Amino acid sequence: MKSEKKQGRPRTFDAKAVIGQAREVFWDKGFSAASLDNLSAATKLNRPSLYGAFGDKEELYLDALEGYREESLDVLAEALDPALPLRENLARIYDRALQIYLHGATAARGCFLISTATAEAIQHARVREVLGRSLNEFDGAISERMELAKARGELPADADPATLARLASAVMHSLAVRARAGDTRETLEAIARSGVDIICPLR
Amino acid sequence: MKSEKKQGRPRTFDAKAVIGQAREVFWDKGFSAASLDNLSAATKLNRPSLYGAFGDKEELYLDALEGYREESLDVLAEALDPALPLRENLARIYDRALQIYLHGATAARGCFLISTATAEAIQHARVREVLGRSLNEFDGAISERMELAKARGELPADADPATLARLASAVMHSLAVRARAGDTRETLEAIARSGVDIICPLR
DNA sequence: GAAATTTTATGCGAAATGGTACAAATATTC
DNA sequence: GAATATTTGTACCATTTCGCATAAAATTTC
Repeated sequence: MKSEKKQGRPRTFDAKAVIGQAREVFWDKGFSAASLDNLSAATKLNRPSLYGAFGDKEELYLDALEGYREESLDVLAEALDPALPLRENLARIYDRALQIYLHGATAARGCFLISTATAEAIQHARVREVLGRSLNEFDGAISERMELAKARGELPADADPATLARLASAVMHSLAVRARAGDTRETLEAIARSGVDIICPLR
Repeated sequence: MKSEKKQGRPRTFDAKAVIGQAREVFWDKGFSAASLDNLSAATKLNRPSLYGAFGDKEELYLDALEGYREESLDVLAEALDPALPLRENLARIYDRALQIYLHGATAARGCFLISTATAEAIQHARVREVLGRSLNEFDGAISERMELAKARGELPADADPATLARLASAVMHSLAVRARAGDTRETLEAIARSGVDIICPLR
C-alpha cells in the first residue's frame, strides 16, 4: 500500500539519531545551558526543523531522557541475566555503568539522568517525573533479581530484596555523581567491588 | 583604632546573609537557570551591587557552594562525635542529611552540591573542583571515624575504613538524588536505616 | 501539470540576559 | 567644608535566546 509514502518533502534525518545527538549536548551542558544554537549545530538541523519535529526544547530534552531510560533498562536486563550468579550480576551492572559514566569527549560525564535532570527537577515537573520513574524502575529490576537470589540461597534468609536493591542502586548513584565530579576509574572500580562485597556477603 | 571605619558609603547588607539568599535561588533553579534578576529579587540588591560585592554570577555561585560545604562539614563533625557508637554516628548523619534534603518551600530539594553542581561540572572547571573536593572531604571525615571504630572493635577486624566510608557516602548521595526526585520521607528513612545496618553489622 | 502537503532555509522579532556607565548618596579623612 | 572613597540606584547596552513568519524545495495525489 501507500502507507510508507507520505505527501510533502521527505525528512532528511532520522529522529532517533537526532535525539541521540541532542542528548550529547544536554549531557555536557545540562538542559538550561544548552541553547537551541548548540542543539542546531550538533544535529545539523535548523531551529524551525527542530521545533517542527520535536516540539520545544523541553520536549526534546524529555525525549532524550526517555531514550536514555530505555537504554539503561536494556543494559540492566542484560546484566541481570538469571543464569549468572548474583555477584556477577552486580559486578556487570557496575561495570557497564562505569563504561557509560566514564565515556565522554571532554570529560567523564556520569549518568545523564542524575547529572542533568536533578538540576531541573524542581522547576520542571515533567523532568522530575521522568527522573523519579526511571530511578524506581531501575530499583524494581534489581529487586526482582534479588528476590530470585533469595529464593536460591544466594542471599541470607533474612535479607530484604527491595532494600538490598535500593542499596545496590545507591552504589550506582554514587558512582554517577563521583564520575561527574572527576574521580579516577580506579577509585570508582574499587567502590563498585566493595559494593558487590557488602551486598552479597555469601560466596 | 579606626580599622572598623571605612571611607565611603556603608553597605546595607550582610555578605553572608546574601550568599545564603542566593543559595536558595540556586538550589531551586540550578546555576544556569537562575538569572541575575532572580538573584537580585531574592537578595533585594540591584545587579551592580551584586557585581560590586560578589563578582559575576559564577563567583557568587562558588561562594554559595563553599558556604554549603563548610556547613555540611560542621554537621558531619557533630554527627561523628566519637563519644557516640558508630551506628549512632551514621544514623545521625543520615537524619541530619534528610532534614536538609527534605526541606524547601516548594519541594524537597536534595543536596545543594549534588543537585546543582553536577549539571555545571563539565562546563565550569571551578564548580567541578569544588564538587570533587567537597565529596572527598566528606569521605575523609567519615573515614577517620571509621578508623577509630575499627580500633575500638565496632567494625570487623578485616574492615577497610576508607572503603566503608565511601559506601556510607554512597547512601548519602543516593538519598540526595532520591529526595530531589520526589521519594517519600518514609522510603528515604528506610534506606538510611538499612544503610546503617549493612555498614555496621556488629551491634 | 496543478494542487496539496510536509520539510527546509532564511530572516526576523520580542524578550531576556549578563554586564556596564554614570550620577547620586553616604560615609571617612584632612 | 572639600576631597576622597565606597555603595546604591537608574538607565542603558550588546548579545543571546526562544520562537515564529514566510518563501522555497521536495514529495504525493488527483
